[in-house]
Amino acid sequence: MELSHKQFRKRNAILECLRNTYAHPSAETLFQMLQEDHPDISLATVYRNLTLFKNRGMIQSLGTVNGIERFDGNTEPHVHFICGSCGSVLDLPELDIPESLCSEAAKATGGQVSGCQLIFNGTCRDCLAQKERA
Amino acid sequence: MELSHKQFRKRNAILECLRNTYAHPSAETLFQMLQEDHPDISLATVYRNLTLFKNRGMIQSLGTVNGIERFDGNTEPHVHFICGSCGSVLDLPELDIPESLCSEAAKATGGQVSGCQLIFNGTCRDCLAQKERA
DNA sequence: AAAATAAATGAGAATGATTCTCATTTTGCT
DNA sequence: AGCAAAATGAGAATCATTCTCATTTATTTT
Repeated sequence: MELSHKQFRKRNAILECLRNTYAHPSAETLFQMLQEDHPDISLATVYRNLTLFKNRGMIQSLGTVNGIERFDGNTEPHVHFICGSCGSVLDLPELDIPESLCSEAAKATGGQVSGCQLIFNGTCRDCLAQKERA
Repeated sequence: MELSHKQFRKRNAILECLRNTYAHPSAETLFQMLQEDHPDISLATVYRNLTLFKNRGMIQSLGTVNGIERFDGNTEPHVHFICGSCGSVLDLPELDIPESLCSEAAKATGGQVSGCQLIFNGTCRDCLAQKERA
């Protein structure tokens, strides 16, 4: 039952690539990032495996930015900032979502809470500077 | 420069319909909700005006649930719960996003924070009960 | 109040991200 | 090696959303 080193070569490449970036890429962007080292991976496979990882809780989806889904290889709960101008997604590791909120949420719904997302919207530093220049 | 009562009849109907529901509907659902009183409004107009309202900050988008964008006529910051099973979106008015988080976020990004969203994911009470029955 | 201009809309076509199909390839097991 | 199951590539299909443009409705001007 030993695993060959070949097992899930492409699948693992996709997961590793996502885990090694802070860019919170889309499927298409991830596909392009993979081109250099794995030009034989097709876009469909990227989509397929992202869906698989998502269903297994191995990655998280950040929802869509400008109609395109974005992914995060970091499943630890952490806060995000989305720039409405350039569409970039940034981590805000300095911030914490209070534990109390999660337990309150579970109580309030009467259902089962599996996770949460805190997302700030606005204009990132770069886009702000660019606007001031103009 | 007096406004006639006819001005923006359809536009206002769409906005009112969204403001009078807690269902956080999609464009399509809103379109169906409007059918009874305004069967002459086209789907394109619903989409068009939702985009307009969104750009003007008159409504907010909750992002997509199962690939479909959902809207909220309530622009006051409040917490949401999304059921991954049935796709329903609920308000959690009991919960508050601490003010401190928002100012921290502004500081952390170095950019400009215009808003935030706190969304809990899980299984709603109804879907939970349904699963237990099975 | 009509003419002229501007804004909003309906209907359906176009777009584009994502998913699906199916033939082929790769992998795991005996 | 041989077989069954899983994964993949390529491109077609799907479907939410946006766009086009002709028509309607509202506003301003004369």
